[in-house]
Parts: sequence; C-alpha cells; structure tokens
Amino acid sequence: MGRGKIEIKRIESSSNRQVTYSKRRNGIIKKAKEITVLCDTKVSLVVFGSSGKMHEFCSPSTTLIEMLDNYQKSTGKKLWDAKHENLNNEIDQIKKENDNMQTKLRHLKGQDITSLNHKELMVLEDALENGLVNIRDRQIEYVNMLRKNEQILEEENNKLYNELQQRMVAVDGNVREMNDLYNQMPFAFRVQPIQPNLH
Amino acid sequence: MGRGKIEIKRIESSSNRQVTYSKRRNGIIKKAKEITVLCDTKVSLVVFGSSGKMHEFCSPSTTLIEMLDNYQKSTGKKLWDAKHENLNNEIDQIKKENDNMQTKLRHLKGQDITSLNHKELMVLEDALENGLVNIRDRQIEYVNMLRKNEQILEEENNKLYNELQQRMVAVDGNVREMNDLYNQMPFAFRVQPIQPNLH
DNA sequence: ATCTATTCATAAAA
DNA sequence: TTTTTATGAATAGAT
Repeated sequence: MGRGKIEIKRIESSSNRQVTYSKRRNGIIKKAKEITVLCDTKVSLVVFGSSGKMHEFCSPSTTLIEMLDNYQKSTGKKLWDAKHENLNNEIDQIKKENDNMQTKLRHLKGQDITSLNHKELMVLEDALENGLVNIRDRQIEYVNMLRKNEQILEEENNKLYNELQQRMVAVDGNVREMNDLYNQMPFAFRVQPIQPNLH
Repeated sequence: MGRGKIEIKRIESSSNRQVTYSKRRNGIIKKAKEITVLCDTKVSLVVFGSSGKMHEFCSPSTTLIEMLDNYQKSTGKKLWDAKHENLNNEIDQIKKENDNMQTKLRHLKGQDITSLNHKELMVLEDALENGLVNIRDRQIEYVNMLRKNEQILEEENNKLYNELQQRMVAVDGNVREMNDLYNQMPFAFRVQPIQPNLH
C-alpha cells in the first residue's frame, strides 16, 4: 500500500523507519478510534517507539485501569499480583546481595571469621594488605600535596615579606624627606601632620 | 475501503456491526504486528467487543506487565496502588544501601579513593589495620591449632610405636621360645614351621 | 510536510 | 464465519 510492496521485516534505514513508524502509528490509532465508534467496542492501545517515547489511545468510554481490570477478569491472569510477586522477588534478590556484601564487609573488618578456612583467610589478608597499600599510597600523595602547598605558600610569604619591607623602606624615605621639608618651614606654618611619623 | 464509503459512527445493524468488528479487529491486530516488526516498536493492544469478549495483542519482545510498567514511568500515572509503590520504595532504598556498601567495599579494597579526604582515609586505614590484625590473629590461632594437633599426633605416634616395639619384642620372645622347644624335639617330629622365623 | 502510484483493507454481497 | 470483489484508505518512496 505504497509505491512498492515491502517485506514485513525491520526497516534498516533509520530515517525510513522513523517516518514509517510515525505514519503507521497514526494509522493504527485512527483505526482504533474507528472501531471504537463503528462497533461500539473498547480499545486500549499503547505503543513505545524504539526511542522509548510512548503513544497511547484509549476508548473515551473507558479508562486504562478499567480495561486492565476487565483484562484480569477475562484472562484470569493477575496483573497487579504478578507485579507484586515480581517486586517481592526482586527485593529478595537484592536483600541476598545485601547480605553477601555485609558478610564481606564484616570479614574485611575481621569479624565473623571463625568459620573461614585457611585459604579464605589468606585471600582476605591479601585483599586487606592490598587495600592498605593503596590507602597509604594515597595518604602519601596527600601529604606530598600538602607539603608542596606549604612550600608554595612559604615562598609566596617570603616574596610578600620582602616586597613589604621594600615598600616600608620607601615610605620611610618619603617620611624622612617630608620631615626635612617640614623642619625647614617657618614655624608659623607648622601644623600637626596628619600622618604620624613612622619613626 | 469497501464497496462504499461509510460514515464513522456506530453501525446500527447488529450483524453488520459484528462482521465489521471481526474484520477490523483482525485488521488492527495485523497492523500492530506489522508496526512491531517494521519499526522495532512495542505495542500492546486490548480490545473488548460489545459482547464483552476480549482480544489482545502484545509485541513478542515484551509483556503487558512490562508495557504497563513503562507506561507508568512515561506518564507518571499510577496504575497499581500504594502497595506497589511501597514495594518500589523499598527496592529503591535497598538499592541505595547496596550502592553504599559497594562503595565501602571498593574503598576497603583501595579503589575509588581519590575523592576521599584525609580524615576518611585515616578511618579506612584504621579499619584495614584492624581487620588485618584480626585476620592474622585468626591465622595464628589456626596455625597454633595445627601445631597442637601435630603434637598430639606425634605423641600418639610415639606411643603406638613404643607399643608396637614392645609387642614385637614379645612376639620375638615367643618365637625364640618356640624355636628352643622345636630344637629340643626329636628329629622325626620336625616339620617346616608355618610361621616363618622372625630372625 | 505533501504528493501520488501502489498496495492494502474492507463494505457489501454471497 | 469466510470468501469474493469493487472500492476507498493507507502508505512507501519521492519531493
């Protein structure tokens, strides 16, 4: 039903697939609407494109939840209970994982190890030694970084101190000069200087 | 698309409606199958005829439950009730715990520790040292136990060896005694002894 | 999006 | 229901 017949198999061209998807999705939704009206039926249609985007249609006379309730009554399949069970299974599984990890953690902390055999103890010891080495390497790195920082700060301090001294000397020179000028002034013009003499 | 165009409104003739329903239902299911294959999509289709009879289609790559899960994720609408939400929350919480433990385990193994500060590293180091001490204590215990066992076995061995020697000496004495008796016998009665002489 | 040559779906009839 | 067949709808490929 187009320019050429196509085989019903996955369309390889991504853009073609996308276009066809859009067209056929509209088509199927239109059909769903039509059968709803023409034949007085209830239809629920949910479509997920490969991108994960969802489109849905549900006959106006009902709701998805009502449809699913009826679905359960019709088929005898339990949707919520099955879901319930799935979740419980998942929880059980994750809890098991949790327990395993907790045991591992305790073992690494040297707890509950009476039941372990020699080989298992050796493996643990290796792991711990390895961990310690890594942690200590990191500590050393850290300390080295601190030392480097300290050095940089010290150097900067020295620079600043030197600069400050130079400036103080310069200021001192200016003040001395000013004092000289002041002393050469006639007494009547003399006022208390605003800047205090640094000497 | 038929011998004549029809208006999209409820078909009044019950039999016509039934026929059209049957045909269009097949049509829409076919379309659903096609879009599933052609466009790599997931489709769920549920149809209730006015008689109440249900027909469904679900893409082979998924299940209705999975579709509805995704539906909830997409729309944010809740199809199942609070019970399931509680379970989901529990799962989320346990998964978080899991992640935390996994992180701790990795840290104890000295992995992913670049983000830790000095204090955290110290805590880790302490834990590892502690664990190591415990493990090694256990190892020493184990070795001591082996040694003790060895000692006990050795002692038992010695005892057994001594007993054996005493018995051998006793047997030896008997044989000597028997030989003496044998030698005192008149020649005619002498037969090859069944027990070989131990000397 | 829009167009259009084709194929497809289906209304009516059987 | 299913089949047949004339016809309208849907759509693949092009633009």
